[in-house]
Amino acid sequence: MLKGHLDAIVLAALAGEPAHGYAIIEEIRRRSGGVFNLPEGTVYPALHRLEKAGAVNSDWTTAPNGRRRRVYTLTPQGRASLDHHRDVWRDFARAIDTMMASGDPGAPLGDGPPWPTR
Amino acid sequence: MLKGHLDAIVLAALAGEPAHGYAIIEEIRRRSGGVFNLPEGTVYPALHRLEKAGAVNSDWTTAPNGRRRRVYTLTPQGRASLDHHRDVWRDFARAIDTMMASGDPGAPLGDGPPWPTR
DNA sequence: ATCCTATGCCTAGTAATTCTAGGTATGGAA
DNA sequence: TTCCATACCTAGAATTACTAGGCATAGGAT
Repeated sequence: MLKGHLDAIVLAALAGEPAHGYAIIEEIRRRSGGVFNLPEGTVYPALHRLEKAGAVNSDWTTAPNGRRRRVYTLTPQGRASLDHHRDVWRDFARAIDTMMASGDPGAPLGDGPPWPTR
Repeated sequence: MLKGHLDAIVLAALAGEPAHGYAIIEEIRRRSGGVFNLPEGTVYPALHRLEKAGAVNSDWTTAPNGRRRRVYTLTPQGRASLDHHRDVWRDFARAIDTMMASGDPGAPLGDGPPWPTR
């Protein structure tokens, strides 16, 4: 379950350098430490959607081994979108962290700001 | 958008003390700093679902002002569920943090563990 | 030679989740 | 007496990601 952050994750995976779909899936699995093991049926439609929205471009290429690959590149607009997603994520994560922290058996209540000061 | 963490949020809101639905909504808005402003159509069905699942109990009470309220209490099972949600959240958040951090314009690449050591 | 696995792409339909939009009812303030 | 906040509820829509299939080729194993 990607919980609404699929676009952010895919864009983040492309932030370093262009990559083709299959490689993106592996990159996400690797970077997330195995937490995100996305099926192709999740990622490919997402890439098509992102391209339609102008966040990525794609080019068909032929790999050294002779296979056809569709390589996706982040557009400036896509990078801006990623930045936005980052902001949204920070707010979201902080909000959940706060919710989770309050009522934590190990956490004293009512002292200081409820945010974990990370 | 709750992004699949609705149950966790509602359970967390009840971790401190029992509360009725309307109060839970306000508590969530307050604790999240306004990030989560959940409509009743989201929270009430969630509470019913959680009760069916045995995570909360409910009792009809009459408030000092004479209004009928349904007060929800976390069950031991609900508390265990909350603990589980907390673990899931930590893994999830760390994975996204890592994804977001890589390729961050301000972040040097390839040094140290990719996790923000919080 | 043939099979199997990994690579590499794709889509239609389904399942799960949350929101929209409506409904009901009462207390207290303007 | 009218309006707003409180307080509960539900059916259906919208969004999102996944399941389950399909197609094709390279390279290693049998």
